Amino acid sequence: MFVRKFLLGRLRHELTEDELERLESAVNRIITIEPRTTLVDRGTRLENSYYLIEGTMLRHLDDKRGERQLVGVNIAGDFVDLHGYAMKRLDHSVQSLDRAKVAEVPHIRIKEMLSGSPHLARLMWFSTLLDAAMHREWIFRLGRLNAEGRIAHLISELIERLRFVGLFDGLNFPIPLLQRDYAEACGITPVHANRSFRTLKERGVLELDSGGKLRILDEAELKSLCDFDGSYLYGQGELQLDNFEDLAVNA
Amino acid sequence: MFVRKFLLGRLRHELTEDELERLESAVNRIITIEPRTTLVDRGTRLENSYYLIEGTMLRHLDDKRGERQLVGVNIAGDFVDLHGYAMKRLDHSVQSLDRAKVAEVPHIRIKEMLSGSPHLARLMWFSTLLDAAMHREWIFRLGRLNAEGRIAHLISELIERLRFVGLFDGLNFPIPLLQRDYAEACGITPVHANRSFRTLKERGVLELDSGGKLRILDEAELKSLCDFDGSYLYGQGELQLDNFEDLAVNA
DNA sequence: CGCTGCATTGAAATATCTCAATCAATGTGG
DNA sequence: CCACATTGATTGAGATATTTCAATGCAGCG
Repeated sequence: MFVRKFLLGRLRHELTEDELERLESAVNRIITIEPRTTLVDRGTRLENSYYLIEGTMLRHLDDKRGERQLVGVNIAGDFVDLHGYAMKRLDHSVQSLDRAKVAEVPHIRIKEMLSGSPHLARLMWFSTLLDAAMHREWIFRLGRLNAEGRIAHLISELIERLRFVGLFDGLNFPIPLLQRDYAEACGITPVHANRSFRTLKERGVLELDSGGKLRILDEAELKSLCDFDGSYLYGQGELQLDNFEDLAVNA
Repeated sequence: MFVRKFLLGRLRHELTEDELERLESAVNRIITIEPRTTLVDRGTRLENSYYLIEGTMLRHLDDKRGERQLVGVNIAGDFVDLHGYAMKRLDHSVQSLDRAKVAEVPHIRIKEMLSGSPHLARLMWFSTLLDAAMHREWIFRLGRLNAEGRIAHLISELIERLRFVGLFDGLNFPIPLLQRDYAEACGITPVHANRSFRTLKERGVLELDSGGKLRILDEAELKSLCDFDGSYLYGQGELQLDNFEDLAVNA
């Protein structure tokens, strides 16, 4: 049941079987996307949202000269454009990084789900709030950290998120971002990303091979390099959902 | 009726009198806050959310050394921490810039509103999605623009948002941000902010006097300096709410 | 009058970018 | 199997943007 990863690690009580059922049956079809393929284009009208079953998706804004700025990375268990349900057009584009598998959920079905299950409705809202919390941390990363810190911080975030859904083995980072992608996420040039990675490697923190194969050698050092504090991810730590279960819309 | 500014300029159909009534009656009390006073501290447990009636609030993250990174600026008509309703603890702090007036809305009342009016519920969700869209543009601003562009972009955004709620006269910018604040928002040092403002003044774009008194002399030039495209604000332009009215949760 | 908070300036240090070249791995067509 | 193109990684050197530090200016205010 591929929807099991939805908000996994973020909730005090996991989704009920009934809710998982509803979610999964809202799916229209499952699509496999080739690497580096655009799934949703900025500005186009949307009738569906997409839940990522497998693989990685990159969300980005483009400037006038076509330069990309990544604004988010999505992994299995994430909705990549749930806000498109309410906004109807995205202000940014979504593209696959690797070969990805997504579940297409028509907005009509989402509508049904929301009215049918207030609890699911709240969880969907919550999931967009998590996006916003991550955005804020990205702002912090770009505003306050240097190149090396930005890379370390990005990787640290992704490690934590991979852990939530059980996709990190402690060594091999399963998201094949290229140096170019790190550069586009961190607001630096690819050349400078390369130099920063070299430094990180020299410090014994990580190793990045061609093709985006990244190994995390010293996670503690990686996090301390950028003073990483993952509480904004609202996992089972300090800042958690807590009483979210109380917040019934129609309780 | 101070809630009239809520989402003003963003919706195809304005809130009904009944909805405005519900919103306003959810308010527990109105608080006046002195300048530079913290309203909500990162991490503390929340029982209320705050709607800004008058003045300006700054949302910020702090690093280990106490350096601030602004992640948002709120003006009249904004909820400053609506997401605190669902998250219970904020991942960032909220502080007044000037003397501000806020309406305190207990979460219990929000809960009632949500169950009582699906339409209001959707609007509240939408308002948090607008925050996220702005966050994304802030990421872009920090990642892709230089100091001058970042300042120009920030001011451009605020001008548009002030327009939505009828608070910009075309010349005098009513948000008394200091150079220090621009620096904290744009990820630059105050010294560099100062130099960037001088350049902007030399170009005849704007003038910033001591105490945050800013005059916009050439708005077109200001926006073209940073290729500003305000569609992410989801106003009455290209990217708009459109069929949002269809999206009834319990339609 | 003398704080105090903010703005402004200069000069040197540092971070990052730009441009241009090279390298290494991979895949393709002949 | 080779020649070649392609893609991403790496390096060097010089240019530019931004920071840092330290000093000065300036206005409101008790």
